[in-house]
Amino acid sequence: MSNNKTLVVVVGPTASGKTSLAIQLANDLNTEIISTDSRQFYKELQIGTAAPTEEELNAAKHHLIGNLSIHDYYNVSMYENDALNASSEIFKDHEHVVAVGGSGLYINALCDGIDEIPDPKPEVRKQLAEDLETKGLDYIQSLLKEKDPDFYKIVDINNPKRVLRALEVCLTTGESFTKYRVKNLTERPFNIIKIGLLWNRELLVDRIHQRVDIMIQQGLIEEAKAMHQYKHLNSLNTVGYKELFDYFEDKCTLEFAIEKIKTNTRRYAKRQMTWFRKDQNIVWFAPDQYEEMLKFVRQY
RNA sequence: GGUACCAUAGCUCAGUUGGUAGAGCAAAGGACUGAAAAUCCUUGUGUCCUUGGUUCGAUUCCGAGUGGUACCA
Repeated sequence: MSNNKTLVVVVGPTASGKTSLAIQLANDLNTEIISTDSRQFYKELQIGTAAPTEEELNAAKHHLIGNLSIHDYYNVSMYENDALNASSEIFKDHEHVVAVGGSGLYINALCDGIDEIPDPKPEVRKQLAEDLETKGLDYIQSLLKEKDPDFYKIVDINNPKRVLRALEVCLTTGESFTKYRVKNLTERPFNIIKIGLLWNRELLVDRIHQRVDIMIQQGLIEEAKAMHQYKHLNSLNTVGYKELFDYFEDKCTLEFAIEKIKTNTRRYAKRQMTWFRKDQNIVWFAPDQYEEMLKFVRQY
């Protein structure tokens, strides 16, 4: 498909400098930014998610940043919808859209689409969570074996989230999860190019540690404290918050909690790289190669 | 200065009744289509502080040295 509209996806691990790169690109391409970050949606979580600052938000128009509350239910499918709507709005009078963020699943949803699967009934989801709690993983595994033997064979069977997800679809629809999980890729009405920020591991680790220290200085503890009462929400199962909750509950010292944030951030960065390495469409650049990146992007 | 205890993986430590060693954490690799900053899987060779002795064989026992910790002066 030939097209003069292009989505420029900026990827990289956390703390790699994606936010400022995206702003530069958006300015040089005279366009706007869509977030692909599954935590910066939440308006209550700013410091801990390294969301763009007010200054950064003024430097380029951002979409899907701070557009949700931690209390909102949200998922990838809703995101796909929101992100496509935002991009088609921007494409109306721009040649490019810049997408930036570190959530691989959400990036894939925007670029390739995801299968249409009916939403699970809340009571089904609730019952399954209870079954897992009271009857154990063995039980829900055997239930999946019965409801969807094909998926049972290939699923990451020790991963409760995967097993529950498949089951909630089976029990809601009365059909197998496999039936819905066809993995059809969707062709988008725009070109997609992906550029990645490739850091030397040790340098990135230094940046992560420094950024955590800065977040603390900026008031992460206060921000997390205000969120403490909502710790059960999924949106708060987030690095930078959950560790501080332990500190608030006297389960560890502040120093320990901060170290733990650093460790968990390092591990998050590692998982992101595992995801991105698999994506052959990403063109990688060293962090200081801005001119090269811009030149590359301008070919499209 | 004296006495006691300790020295094993990046860290905290276990262990070998003498046959060259293993947990947790960290780290590395990976999976992942509606909770994804989530969730899950795999991976442990290291002068067992140095040196002399005993022994077929010492990381293990004995001596000395070095370093650390505690107590006594």
